Amino acid sequence: MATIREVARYCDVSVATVSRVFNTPEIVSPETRQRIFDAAAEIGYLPNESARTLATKKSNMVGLIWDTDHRRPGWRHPFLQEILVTLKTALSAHGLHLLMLSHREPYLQAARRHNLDGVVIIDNGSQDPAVLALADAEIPCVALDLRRTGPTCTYVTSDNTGGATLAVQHLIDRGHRRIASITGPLQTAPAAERLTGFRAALAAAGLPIAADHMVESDFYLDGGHTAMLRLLASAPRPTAVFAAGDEMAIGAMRAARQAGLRIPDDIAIVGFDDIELAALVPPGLTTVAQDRAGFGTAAAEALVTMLQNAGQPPAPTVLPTTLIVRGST
Amino acid sequence: MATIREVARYCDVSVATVSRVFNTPEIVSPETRQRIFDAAAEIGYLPNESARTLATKKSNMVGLIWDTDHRRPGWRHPFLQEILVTLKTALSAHGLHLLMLSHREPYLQAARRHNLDGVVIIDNGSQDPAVLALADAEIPCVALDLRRTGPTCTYVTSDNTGGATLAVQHLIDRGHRRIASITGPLQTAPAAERLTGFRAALAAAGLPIAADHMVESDFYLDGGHTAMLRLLASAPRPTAVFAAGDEMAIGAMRAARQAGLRIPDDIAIVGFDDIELAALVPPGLTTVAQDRAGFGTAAAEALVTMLQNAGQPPAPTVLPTTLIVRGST
DNA sequence: GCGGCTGATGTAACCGGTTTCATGCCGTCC
DNA sequence: GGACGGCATGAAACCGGTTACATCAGCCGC
Repeated sequence: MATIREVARYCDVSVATVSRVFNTPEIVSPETRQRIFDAAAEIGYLPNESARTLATKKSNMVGLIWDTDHRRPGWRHPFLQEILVTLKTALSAHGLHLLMLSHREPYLQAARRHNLDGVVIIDNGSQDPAVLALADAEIPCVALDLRRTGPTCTYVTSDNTGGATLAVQHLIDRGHRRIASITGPLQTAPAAERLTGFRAALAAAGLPIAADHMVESDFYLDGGHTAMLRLLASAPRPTAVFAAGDEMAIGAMRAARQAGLRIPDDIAIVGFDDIELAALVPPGLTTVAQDRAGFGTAAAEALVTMLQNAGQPPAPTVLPTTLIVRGST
Repeated sequence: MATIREVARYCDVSVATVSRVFNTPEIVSPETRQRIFDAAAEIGYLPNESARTLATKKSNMVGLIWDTDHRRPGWRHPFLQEILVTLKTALSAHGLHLLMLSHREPYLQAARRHNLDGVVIIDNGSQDPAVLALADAEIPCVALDLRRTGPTCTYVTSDNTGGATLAVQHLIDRGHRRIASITGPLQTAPAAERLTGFRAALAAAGLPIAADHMVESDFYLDGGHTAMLRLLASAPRPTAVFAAGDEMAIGAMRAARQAGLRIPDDIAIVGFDDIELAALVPPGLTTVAQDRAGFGTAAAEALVTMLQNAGQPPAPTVLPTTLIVRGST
């Protein structure tokens, strides 16, 4: 690999000038600039990122944390792939790369060792202290689905409360009065917020909430199934169920069908997330869609803003949610 | 951030000794080692990775390339997430981090600039020249689902041919004689190999292949739907269909159902991949499962092998596939 | 008693960039 | 015609590590 000194020698200029050509080209004379530029292309010179990082203390890399909860190795984000793609695309437009951090080392430590410019956290509500330490440190970070702010920390999340309200309101509009809920793990922010929305909608309509019509589950298919069995055992039975995640909703649908109930006639079901499956499973799952692409782009924007003006972090982004009505209600 | 010189001064030793404590601890006397180690912990010293990389030319980072085809931004790998998780876990066990490369810059160039130790390629058959350049360069790389070898390049793939043979053999065993195929884009290796397996199974059974019973599609749901419509329009109609991907298979099932056909009585369908959906969509999709976790771990192992002994790259890994029989056949 | 070996540590060059500060040149203004 | 300002460039320190080589003490064998 050619070095900056070779280019300098080749062009009979100093290394400083070569460096300037690649960093502040406007301050070097057009002829010199062109000459150096051509020479660099000819001998295949590429600036060494490690050396640049060492000198500038900026690595142009941002850390990515997503599997923060080692207790649940199979944890799946409903649209992680979209987030990664959009995030990567948006960041690379600013010349930033994504470094996936492993939890074998404290995140903060890894971030410092690598001179990371910032960090993006995709949390699942595990309250991992290693993650929280990051949010409190000096390093710019933006959290997804984790409402955490700080002097260098902001977040992006969906309007979970509003979405849930929308869903439940829809059930009420359909004439339902006994509406149950299957929530996700309540220590996670999205689950808690969706429950809040559920409550708000019922309260606004003056409807009661039966204690045995609220069951906490785990966002997974089997969990939804089990939860539904419990709901079906209650008396009087709910006529509609709001499941705070589509996987759970689909599990619940199976349980209902196995119990001989027709959907939506005997029991209506609405989910949350609008996963691919929701449109495919008969009779189609009414659900609340999130702005999938919005997460990545908003996170990248927020991060870039923080990197440019080191002052206050930008305000949190709350992405809108929309109700998608299908056959299950 | 504390530097190595501060630790050295603090302990009244030379920086060389401190460096040795972190790299070759066995050659420094136990007392000194412990003293330095304690001091480092006390003043919060962390070795700067950029400086280490600069000096050693090893970055402990491996590049990850997956969206090689910019023409299909929404490209989805059926189990990208599993691959990422397992790959990351396996690599971090060796102290390696994963850097996601963007296609805004030639991959090879980015790899050199960052002193990447190696690269993992998740290809979708795009034949991207930037990817191929990587495989031909001096940098260790392992390709997934792309049969590419070289002096520093090996690959990991599923036994697509064998899996397809398994699937078609299964249809033949069920008594089918007119078996059609819906393939993926044939320029991708998995699609081509699955077609080979399809042909091999029919040939072994002495069955003919009708030209209008082989349609090329795109691995997506709608593509499978369209392909099935064409198959249903042929005469005589096939009694069974091998779709080279589950999404296509599910699209095909819908088309069949919409045409009033019963599955599996009127037409049998078998897919490939065993995506989550396969078990959920009634009556359950018979399919060929791949070793999802195997990709990541095998890739990591192959890469680490290449990093350790710089000689010949390890032989390619071909992961076994297994048939999973469900209601659709 | 001395040469030589071994093990622990220090010295200093080096990795490949960036950036401060100095220098020299030229045109301008009075 | 000389002071001055601005522009292009160069010299050299610096970023924070690694490592080849030198040094030195202590021990061994003869």
